[in-house]
Amino acid sequence: MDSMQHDAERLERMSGMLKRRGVILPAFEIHGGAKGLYDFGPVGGRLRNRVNQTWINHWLSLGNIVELSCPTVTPYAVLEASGHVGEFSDFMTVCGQCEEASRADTLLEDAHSNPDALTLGELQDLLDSAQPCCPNCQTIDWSPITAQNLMFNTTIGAGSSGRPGFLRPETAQGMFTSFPALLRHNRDRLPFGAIQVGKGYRNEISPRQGMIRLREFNMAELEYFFNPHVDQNHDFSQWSNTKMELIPDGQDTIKLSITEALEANIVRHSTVGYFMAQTYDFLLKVGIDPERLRFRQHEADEMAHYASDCWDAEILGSYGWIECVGIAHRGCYDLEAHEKATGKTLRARREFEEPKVVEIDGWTIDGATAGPVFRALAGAVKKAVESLDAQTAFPLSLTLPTGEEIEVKAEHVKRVQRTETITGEWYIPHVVEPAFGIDRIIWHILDHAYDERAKDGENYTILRLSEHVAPVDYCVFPLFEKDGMGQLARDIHKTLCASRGIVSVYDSSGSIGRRYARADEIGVPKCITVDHQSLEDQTVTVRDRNSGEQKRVHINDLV
RNA sequence: GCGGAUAUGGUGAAGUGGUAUCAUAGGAGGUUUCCAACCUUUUGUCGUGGGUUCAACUCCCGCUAUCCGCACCA
Repeated sequence: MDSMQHDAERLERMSGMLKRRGVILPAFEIHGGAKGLYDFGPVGGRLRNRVNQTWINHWLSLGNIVELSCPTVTPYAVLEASGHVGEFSDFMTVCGQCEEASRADTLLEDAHSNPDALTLGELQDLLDSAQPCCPNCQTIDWSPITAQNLMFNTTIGAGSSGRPGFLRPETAQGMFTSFPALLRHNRDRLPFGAIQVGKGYRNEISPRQGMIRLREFNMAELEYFFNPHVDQNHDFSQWSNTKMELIPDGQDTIKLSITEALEANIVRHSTVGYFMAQTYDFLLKVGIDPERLRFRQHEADEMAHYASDCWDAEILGSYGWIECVGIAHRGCYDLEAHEKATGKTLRARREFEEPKVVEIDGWTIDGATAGPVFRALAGAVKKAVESLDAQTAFPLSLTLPTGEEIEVKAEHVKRVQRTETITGEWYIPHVVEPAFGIDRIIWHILDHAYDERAKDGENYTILRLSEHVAPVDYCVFPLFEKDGMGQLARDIHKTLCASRGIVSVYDSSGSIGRRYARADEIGVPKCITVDHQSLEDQTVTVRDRNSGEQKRVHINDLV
């Protein structure tokens, strides 16, 4: 059997198991289902939560990270400022002959140097004049251009007072717009990070490949704000022996430690490198196989225009190499964009090592005399006078930018001479953003954990989940439900359930082997069995999922 | 969005113009001294809307969803 066939059959069996055991299910199935929307079932919901929590804990442990939660409903203006309204729109036109839909800017690439930047009206004019032929059938018969936005539209508020909005396409913008509160919370000290786990929405034209491209998805993003003028001094020592697989822009795969990659300038920024290494650790923690993990650098033309370096973590699974994390150096792009749109200050203060002493010597107008004389022109005159050299002599004839000729007399101006000490400046922090596609990561966790082995000629399935993310921690079985074994097992189960953060499942039906099999299939790490000996000495057997080995443990030592 | 294929218990499959079979799974009871054993019993299905017909799961049309290409996209 060729391996493609083998993989397809494995994928089919795995999907069946995920459905049957309530891990991943098509959403709204009794109503016929909905494309690009999935449920995490009773087992999957728990798994997703554990992945999220592991992610949150991973970053909180850095010490300067805060978690926040912003709305998914987002006003139009926010996403216009961030560039999403422009970036996430495609201008489509349909061929009247073959009905093939094409992007207008792609059709007009020969007719314009940068059609991507044009507005709908400009594109329409250009399409009418350039008359490109259909790449599919070569005819020229285009429908009017329509804007197709990949964001879900909504209206915030009712009736005529409602204003336009979108469901957010990423969680990041809320963290940028809350920057003033974040800075205050961190008492004006950088660097710091903000994390958010939540839903994002993109109205994909064609969701495909199961959980890989969804219309509503779980994302987890970190925005790390830092001062670009100072060295971040990241400590890379814990990764000195960790070789990561890297694909630099336009080059072949190499294996390097993150320090080596930075020294060779393959990874161009130390903070990007630092988050690549942290991301590597996180992915291994939740059970991604390091042999099926690599980092790929964005090519220059693929990179968003604001990013100076961008790496994707790609994971190999049933659908090939899939981008699951994007780590981008976004510079000051986002904060600056929101500053421009709102006029608010989204900056941090940095103090100079040495205060700068500036001698100011020049002129300004004397409002009491110049005001009445120049009236409406006074503002322009002030500006002109303040740009004059300290040696200027008055009276003086000046031509204003507006063309007026005026005469400035000595009594209209006064000399300004003072010494200012500037101790620092306001700057826009730079941002490195690791953005995680949680659904894609969960898919690959399951894919890497799903293990089928032949047992007595049949497939036996074990989900080898990491203990960090296993949906159920313990299964408790009485060997037989009699002689008090059932009661003791139920007591143990209750105690476990009452323990913080522990999920236990009690199961007494079927043979003991069947129960182990059920537990293995959803990746329960430990099974506890109460047998006859338990009744005498209060010990139980604890079976390890991966090795099948059993240890006798006193029930007081279980947790 | 285009083209092709598909849609039957929870899961995987067979089948027919007269409402359906098998495997597996689930529940209850029994049996069993630890890895899907066995016995009894029970639960549950033709994606959706319309048409043809005395009668449609079966034939026809639309819709939705799934899979594979192309296109699109992070």
